[in-house]
Amino acid sequence: MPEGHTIHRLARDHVRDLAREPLQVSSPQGRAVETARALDGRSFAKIDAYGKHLLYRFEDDLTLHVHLGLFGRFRRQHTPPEEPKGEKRLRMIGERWTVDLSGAVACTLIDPEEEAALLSRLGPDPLRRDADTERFVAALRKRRIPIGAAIMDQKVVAGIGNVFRAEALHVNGIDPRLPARELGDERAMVLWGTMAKMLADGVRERRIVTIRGADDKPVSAGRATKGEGPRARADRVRHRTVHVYRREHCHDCDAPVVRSTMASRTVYECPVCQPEGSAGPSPTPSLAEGEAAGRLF
DNA sequence: AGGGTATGGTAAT
DNA sequence: TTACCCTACCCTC
Repeated sequence: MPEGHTIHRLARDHVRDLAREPLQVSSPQGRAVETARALDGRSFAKIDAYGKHLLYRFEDDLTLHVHLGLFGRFRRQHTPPEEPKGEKRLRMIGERWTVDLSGAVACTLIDPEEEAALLSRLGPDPLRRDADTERFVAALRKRRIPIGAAIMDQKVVAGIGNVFRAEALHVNGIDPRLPARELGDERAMVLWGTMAKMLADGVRERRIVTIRGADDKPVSAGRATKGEGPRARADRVRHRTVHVYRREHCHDCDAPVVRSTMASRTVYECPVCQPEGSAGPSPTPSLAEGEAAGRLF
């Protein structure tokens, strides 16, 4: 589930549902007992989201750091909650809502020093007002690694994951293997604007939707087509809101989507929309101004 | 029942 | 680059 949009959405939801009220905090599986004990009975006033990291600001200057990793997940239910099922690392019971955390990579208290170290490892987050776009452009300028690897690096831009990588590069016609430094500042600004808009849309929609007017209510899509295997059908049904990610064919031109591996993650690209060595078409002057990110949403 | 896969990241090699 | 972390889900047998 989690790329940056999921994290920022969780921050908003948890503030709405749990902030400013005493919480019963526990660790049903006993894997975060100390953390739970320290927080039990306290309340948090706000949550800061940076890239894929959540920082819950509890009373007495206690900060809870949560990182979902690949498997982490929050579930919500009405208070009083049912007995925990499956792995539940942390449970926060509020007056109206109860939230359970499972599978997270990080769920610990961090002190200011650790927080500073964490934030120093993160680049600008397009979902934050204080994001420094120039840092992103400057980071690309000096990297020879493929652009597809660069935007997955949280120090270059915080919050992008495998889906947004595929979609943001595709819509801009960029070959994932193009060296980052060869993209150029103007195209880098446009790419930033794309990522910012996709992430913001993701927060609003609560899911990744990169196709204008996309509506993934299955109509005839749920029925298997003759000669179509179950995997292909599942991909089509579940992933029709994106252009190339985990699709068999490009949404725009229907060419077969090519899969490859970069840093042990699958890269999805359309060889027609994103020709080898392509940095995309020339940016239009208005977009190249660099104000695109602020205007698009 | 068991295998494959997943929107992530770190540490070891 | 590879191993690992070790949850949930979907599929096949």
